[in-house]
Amino acid sequence: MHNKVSIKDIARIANVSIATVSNVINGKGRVSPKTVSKVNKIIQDMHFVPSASARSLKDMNSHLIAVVVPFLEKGMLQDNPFYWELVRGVESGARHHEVQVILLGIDENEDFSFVKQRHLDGLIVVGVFEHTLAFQKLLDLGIPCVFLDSHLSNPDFHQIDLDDEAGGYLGTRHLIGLGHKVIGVLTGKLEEGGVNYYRHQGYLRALRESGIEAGPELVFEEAPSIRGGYQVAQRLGSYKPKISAIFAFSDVSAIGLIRGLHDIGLSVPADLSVVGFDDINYSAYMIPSLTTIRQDIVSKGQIAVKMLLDQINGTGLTDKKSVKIPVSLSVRQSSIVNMI
Amino acid sequence: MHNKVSIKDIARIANVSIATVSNVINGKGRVSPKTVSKVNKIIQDMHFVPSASARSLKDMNSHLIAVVVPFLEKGMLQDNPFYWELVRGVESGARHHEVQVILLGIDENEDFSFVKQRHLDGLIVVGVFEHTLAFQKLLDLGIPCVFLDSHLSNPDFHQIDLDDEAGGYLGTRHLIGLGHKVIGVLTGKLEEGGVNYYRHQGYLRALRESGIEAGPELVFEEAPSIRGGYQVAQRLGSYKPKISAIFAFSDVSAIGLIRGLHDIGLSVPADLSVVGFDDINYSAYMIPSLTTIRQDIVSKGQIAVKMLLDQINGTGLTDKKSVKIPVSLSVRQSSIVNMI
DNA sequence: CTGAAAGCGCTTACAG
DNA sequence: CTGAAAGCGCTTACAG
Repeated sequence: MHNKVSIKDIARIANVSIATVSNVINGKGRVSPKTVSKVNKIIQDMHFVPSASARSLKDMNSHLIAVVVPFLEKGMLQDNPFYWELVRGVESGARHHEVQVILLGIDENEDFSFVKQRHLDGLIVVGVFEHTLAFQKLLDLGIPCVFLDSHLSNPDFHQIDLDDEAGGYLGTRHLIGLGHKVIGVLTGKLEEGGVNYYRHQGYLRALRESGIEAGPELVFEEAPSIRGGYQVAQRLGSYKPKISAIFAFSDVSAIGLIRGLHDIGLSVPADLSVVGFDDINYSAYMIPSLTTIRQDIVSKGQIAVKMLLDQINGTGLTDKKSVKIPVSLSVRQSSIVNMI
Repeated sequence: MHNKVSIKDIARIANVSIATVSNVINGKGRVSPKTVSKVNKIIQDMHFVPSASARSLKDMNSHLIAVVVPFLEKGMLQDNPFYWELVRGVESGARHHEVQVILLGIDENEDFSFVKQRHLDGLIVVGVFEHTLAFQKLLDLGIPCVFLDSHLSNPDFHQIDLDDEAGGYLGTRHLIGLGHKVIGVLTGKLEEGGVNYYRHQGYLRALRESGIEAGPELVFEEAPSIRGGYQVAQRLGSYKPKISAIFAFSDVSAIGLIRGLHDIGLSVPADLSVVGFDDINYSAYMIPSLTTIRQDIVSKGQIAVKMLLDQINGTGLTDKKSVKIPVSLSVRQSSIVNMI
């Protein structure tokens, strides 16, 4: 093991006390320039690296944050490139601040004991619901959190959300503008307070404004995955005469849907228009390219880290705690004028 | 802060020594059943969680591993769902062993000081080259590593590789079998010893076997990303009369390529056949679905953790250190008989 | 400007 | 079966 080198060794070799070495390392206290450079030299030569455990034991902080993402399947992170883009943003934001990122999948029964165990400095939590047990446990932790896509009602929580309602509205308006009258919705679980809930609300508002009737038979609730979208296509076969457009609340489900439609002989956009949500990297490149509600996921991750670190370090406290990110519509090839 | 509860508090309340509490927690030493249950009860009631820092300080291990992935762009993890699938596998494997996963992007100048700093137990390293400085530094760390997709020549290293040569061969054979004679290659950097190198070797072998001539003008080296693939399509416009098929060494580049071809009026597979590599989740669902060399990325991640933990814990040492995963061909719609 | 000492929370021989 | 004590590597008042 190389880790044998400790502050003691440095002190001994430099002929100073460990307190002095510590001061040099942290640039604290008053140390003569001579001593500083002597100690620094030895630190270099010995490849000394201070132990995070020892520091953490004193400071009770760890320079470690976690990205918490709920499991979809049992014990397995969700199969959605969305998360990778998010995590990429978090990692890139964190590394500028010498903070490392732990990745953590949780289910409803998670007790978060590792958070205390590891003295995590903070958490970036994606998509939790306010009324859940997991959320309560999270709060009980009493550590800095930034909630993403969670639409918490309490304004005291730091959170970043998309304007999901507007997104739902925009996508639906777009389809209505193209002459579509019977517009289906492909959504993940429609729990009140979740992103899908708000997207659906926006959808309803757009319909209402145009005097188009909504109906439960137009709502397809399914796992927000490629496979989920694919499966819905089968069910859609029978609706075909009625529905001329589908608004999918995630790009991955749109991808599965389009392929599923293709496999039952329906082509997008000729037979059915499809709008997605997220604008993951791939959406612009598929054939047909996907009309979708755009969000910059990578920078969302970066903003989240910044917000979390501000909170941890007590900087930037004047900023407001809740950020609502605007959405926009990227019109591409998967949606066209209603031919029916 | 809740973390105030320490082994001392438990000891005081239970009227035992901290040593006994420690023994109860770790199931070590001989403690009377009565004491055990008394202490355990208090631990429960107080929501006591042992401090990882303190433990780590003694044990010099951390129950923390890192997945190390090289940056493509500056300071930014690669934009490839491949990594997400891999990380999903690692996370799911690790959580069964109460190990947490740090995500870490590196570039050539990384000094890995955080590895010693945090006393990481081990590393899963994706795609490094033997002759690089980063690799040397990694070895100097002297901690357990499992190398993925790195094709290290030294058999003493634990590593998991695909049979990339066979993959390159298989995909090319497939195209040759379809009557293609001029087969281009879309690859990431062709560095000796890298995955692309071996895939290319396999490609060359297949050509050789069939007496087809290879040529540098058929090799397109480009960043292995959607965008990279897209850009190559432009350049390909002029080659059009000659090349009838392209073998892309990653699915993401194949995706970009297919779209790029589409945008210059060439359709896959009618005008050009395309084969990918990886079989990321999306490939089966795109239109046309992508013929590709299949690997199970998620389970690759799981195998990697298992191998790493075996190494860390000194278990399963009889197993061989180097695993070569076989590949297979998934024939789908993007490749058809040569019409030219 | 520098050092001795206490203490963070835990584990591990070692006594008893 | 249980406890007192040392020590892991560091930081932080506090003396000097």
